[in-house]
Amino acid sequence: MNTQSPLSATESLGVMLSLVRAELVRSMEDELAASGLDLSYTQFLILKKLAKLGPMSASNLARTVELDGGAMTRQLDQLERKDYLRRCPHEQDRRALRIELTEAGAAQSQQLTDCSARVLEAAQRSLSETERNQLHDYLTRVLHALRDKN
Amino acid sequence: MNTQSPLSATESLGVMLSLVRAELVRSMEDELAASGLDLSYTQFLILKKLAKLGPMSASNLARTVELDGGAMTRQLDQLERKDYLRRCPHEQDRRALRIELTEAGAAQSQQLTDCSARVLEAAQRSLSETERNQLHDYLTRVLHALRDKN
DNA sequence: GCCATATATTTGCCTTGACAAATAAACTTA
DNA sequence: TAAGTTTATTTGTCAAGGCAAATATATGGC
Repeated sequence: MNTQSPLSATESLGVMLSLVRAELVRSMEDELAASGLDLSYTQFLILKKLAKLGPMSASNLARTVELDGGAMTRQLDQLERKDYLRRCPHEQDRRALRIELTEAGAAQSQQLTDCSARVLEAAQRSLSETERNQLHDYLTRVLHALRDKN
Repeated sequence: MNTQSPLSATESLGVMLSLVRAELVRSMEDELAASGLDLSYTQFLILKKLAKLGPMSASNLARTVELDGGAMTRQLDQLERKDYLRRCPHEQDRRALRIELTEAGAAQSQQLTDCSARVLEAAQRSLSETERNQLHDYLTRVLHALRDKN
């Protein structure tokens, strides 16, 4: 199922967000696969954050990508098995881990960035620079409106 | 987990979409619960479509709310158990079902509309009418760009 | 130092949705 | 009209994420 529907003239915001997000995730995973990377969208986000921000604890990483802590544990299991990252002991906190990229993981950080850039560019290709900024701005404002109830 | 993170200055489009959608779904479900309706977001969408478009087949409904056919079967099971809808035989097509609201289901259609309106209004309260239209337009254009690959 | 509380990680349980296979019925076409 | 193809519904299987409980450790107040 999940055949493309013609999409009625005015879908509500919630539906639009779901559709766009789902399509973006699919495109991203296709692009990753096409680049020879065996990564889910979530795993892509995790590696990208690590590459950008450097080693950090698992819970920190979970907060950064807005993922549940339990789900993070399991994603880390997979990424460790694929040898993209390592769990090291945390220097200051013996409860925590220091998650760091392996050499193999670091080696692909450029590819991740490239995939991401290509997909985002394709997705927004009909939007001008100004419109892209507006889109981002509007989404940010909606998010804040929802979080700061009232 | 899933504590609110401060949300860095420029999250990528994919992340923003996920965040906004998740928050919108949560708000919607809170609002439904506050109105005494025991419905998930998906169930809300199904009932709302039925109320708006009238009886239709399950697969039609699935396409309309962009839900997998198998998932639809199970949601219909739940909604039927809650006595919000009925599976009737389809007049012209013996393979298909005619899904229709029960009296109880129809009685709540106004509440669904109200909940939805309140949440959408709250979510977009900082956007002008023009901006809301732009947001919708941009999302539509991004969706088309992703679907019509290149 | 001791206790209460908060945080980090892991694990189990549950629900959801995607995907695929099975079955039944409709449609196409030769 | 018979064969092949498409569509509708259901069910099984799977991976993912949320939530809660368990365990270990840190932290703050006394």
